[in-house]
Amino acid sequence: MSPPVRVRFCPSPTGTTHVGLMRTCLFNWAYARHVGGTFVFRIEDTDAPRNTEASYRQLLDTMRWMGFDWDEGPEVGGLYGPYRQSERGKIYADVLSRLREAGHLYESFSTPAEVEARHRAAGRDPKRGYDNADRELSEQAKAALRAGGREPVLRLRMPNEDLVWDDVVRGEVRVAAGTDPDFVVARSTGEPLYTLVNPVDDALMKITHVLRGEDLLPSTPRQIALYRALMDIGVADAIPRFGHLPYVTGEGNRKLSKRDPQGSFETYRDGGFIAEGMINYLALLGWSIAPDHDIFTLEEMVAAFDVADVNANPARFDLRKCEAINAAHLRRLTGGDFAGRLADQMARERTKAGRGPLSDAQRAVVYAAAPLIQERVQTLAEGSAMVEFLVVDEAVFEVEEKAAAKHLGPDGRLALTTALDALKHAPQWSTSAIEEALRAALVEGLQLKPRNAYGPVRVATTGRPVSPPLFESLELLGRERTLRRLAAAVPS
RNA sequence: GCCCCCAUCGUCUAGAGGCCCAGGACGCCGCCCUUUCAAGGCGGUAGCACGGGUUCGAAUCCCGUUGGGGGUACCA
Repeated sequence: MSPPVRVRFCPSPTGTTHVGLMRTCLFNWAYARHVGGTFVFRIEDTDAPRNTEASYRQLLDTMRWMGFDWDEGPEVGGLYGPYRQSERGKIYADVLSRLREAGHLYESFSTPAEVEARHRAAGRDPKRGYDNADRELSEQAKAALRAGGREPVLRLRMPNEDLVWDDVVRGEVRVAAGTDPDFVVARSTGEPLYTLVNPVDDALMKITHVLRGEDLLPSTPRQIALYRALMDIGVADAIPRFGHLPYVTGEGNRKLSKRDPQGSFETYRDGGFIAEGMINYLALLGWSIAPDHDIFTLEEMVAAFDVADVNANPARFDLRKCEAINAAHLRRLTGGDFAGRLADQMARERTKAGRGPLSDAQRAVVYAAAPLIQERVQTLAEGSAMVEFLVVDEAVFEVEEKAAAKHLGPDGRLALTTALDALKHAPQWSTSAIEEALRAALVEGLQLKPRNAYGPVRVATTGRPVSPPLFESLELLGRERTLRRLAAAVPS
């Protein structure tokens, strides 16, 4: 019987979260939940200068926003903590010394320039990488180097045999003996490197499945070699299964990077995408739930997800499809839920813009308007823009220039003045009364086509050529503001 | 240079030898509905990179070519 599944997500808190990283997290999390395993969250912050506390906070916040709870990790603890590598220095120092004692590590003094010079002298490709030249340095030679002021790095002795593994998503991968040179596991200062720390923690935390980005595939042979050494000294029980998830690419098939604005996860959250939508879309990048549909919930994904079904080819991030999926999830929300999220989105936007929060009255208006737009928008930000005319301060309300040019020119004058008069005398201020008054005056009275009749009214009152349904919008706007905006829009 | 990965509509994918002259979704194009925009309904557009094998039979297996991507740090 195989041991219970333990997977991990181990980002380093540098810069902003990107979409490829969250996709990796989703697949790990969903797999753990699918098999009833354990999801470990670990922070890889050994490269101190590049890590920031802000980035760390954001990572946790984003995980929670997405609904990815962790069974072990920062703030929740666990049997194998601490879960921030910056707090595990002692552990690494200990492993390092045991590895050294057992002869798996050796001190290396060569500089890159010296290695390259040796390659050239021997007529080899100078770009070949380290040549393992320091493997058998005598104690005297090392002492001499030290006397010259040099401090060595520590390298792992690579085995002289092919390294093979059965990749969960790619099948058997084989790398010939001698392909990878002995690699550095600790700086000359003694600080451990990612190359050591990542497998050591996976071993210590009993990780059974390493599911990570394709970019790490070439480092797998080195990790397997390290794992063997760790097993030899009793730190590791077994070599985990590896599974390399395909890249998420952007324009031009390039791997999406953190710097790429399209790759920044926060951009989507700020832009009014909801977690349900992002999860669904991210899951589609390399996986599918069924041949005939692709809208699903996290729960449905968990029930169906197996890493073995992930396919190996890179996936391009397509904003259009992401929006469409998000829209589908927006429509699935209950009315109250949608309204609440819309109001929150607007509040966030206002805070960001340095304006005050939404008042209770404004919030109530947003709730009333929400049902009118729920199936008309793809993102909450779009929804926010669509109902903004209802909460905007009258002093700063303005009509979009392009819309004004198109609908509020001389041709719109008659429609506007007629509508103004009709609405001034509408018997009551309800959707149906408004509709009746406008239809009688504009469509029947002036014989205008609905398009030409309502266009100018819409633009004058909402400020935009696209809005929620007009009569409902005007009811929510109120007679006073409606009349004022219509009057202000009449061309002079 | 060397090593590795990948290859089905524009994009994401279904397809694990006959069910496929290849199915779904997004996009795009028509039409219906319609006060704008959506949603919804109906219809359409478009693909197995190429060349060899294996097989009665290949999108599916093997080899090669081409193309794309990644790795090759005292970063992670």
